[in-house]
Amino acid sequence: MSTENLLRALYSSGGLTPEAALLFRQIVYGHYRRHGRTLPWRETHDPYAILVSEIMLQQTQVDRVTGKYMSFLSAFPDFRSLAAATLDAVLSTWQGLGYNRRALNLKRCAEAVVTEHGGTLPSTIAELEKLPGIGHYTARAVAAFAFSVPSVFIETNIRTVFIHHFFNDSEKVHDREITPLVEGTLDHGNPREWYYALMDYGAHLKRLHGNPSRRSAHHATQSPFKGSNRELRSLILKAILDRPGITLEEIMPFLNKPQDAALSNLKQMEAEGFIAMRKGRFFIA
DNA sequence: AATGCGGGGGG
DNA sequence: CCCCCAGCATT
Repeated sequence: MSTENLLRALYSSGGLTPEAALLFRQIVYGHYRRHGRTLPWRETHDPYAILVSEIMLQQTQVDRVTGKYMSFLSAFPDFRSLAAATLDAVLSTWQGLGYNRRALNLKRCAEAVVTEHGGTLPSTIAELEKLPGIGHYTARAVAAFAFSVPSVFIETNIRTVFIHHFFNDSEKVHDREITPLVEGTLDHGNPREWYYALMDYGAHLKRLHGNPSRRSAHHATQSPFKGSNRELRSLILKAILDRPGITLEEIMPFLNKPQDAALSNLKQMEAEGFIAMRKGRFFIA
């Protein structure tokens, strides 16, 4: 019997016994020893650098972040430099990563860390979660990776691992069913390494079997990017980054949508804090 | 619970 | 073409 089937047999007959938990950890750590990834944000314990990586990795693949991570840290090496930087510089450096509001919120987060926490990132989940751009997952991940807190969290790779091993015949698996298993198998002695191993193993399983996360209750297919409002916003932002002080008429040739759509997005992006409009001209805020 | 939010690489 | 990605904020 394969190790995989042995684990399923143990779990289906007795639930998450100490034996099942031990076997599961051996499978995950076994893969990590042979195929664990070496990634730049795993070489540091600096909470700032780890936070930057976590924000960049939100809904963004590892391969794309590795190309941008170092240059961002070179430009903005700590909370104070990011807080003092212009939004223009931050958004320019962010280009290519997508979801620009992450950059906006990361800068606001740095400002809050400087003004409210003396330039030092708080280490508790509750304090982390209050900061802009840091949600349920990121607060717990940063706590584990930067402060070795044995927190309990789920993201797409972790979800993949637990669905594959413990919900192989189920559909619409909810995270609240997975959470107790994450907690029950967690390596409290080394949460940082444990979650690295879990994520690497999940990424591996996803290539092996066709994305088990599709059987999550939280899975949703998103609307196409081409022709979307997301695309329009990205083109507008690029135009203003490229030509500060540009007018609406000058922006239009870069877009493939009517002028009223452009204007309503400009107003929306102003309300969100991306841009400012003065005398018919648009600037980064 | 459902949407909107960027952008690129791989099948 | 379709797929997904170390999610968050808002409704």
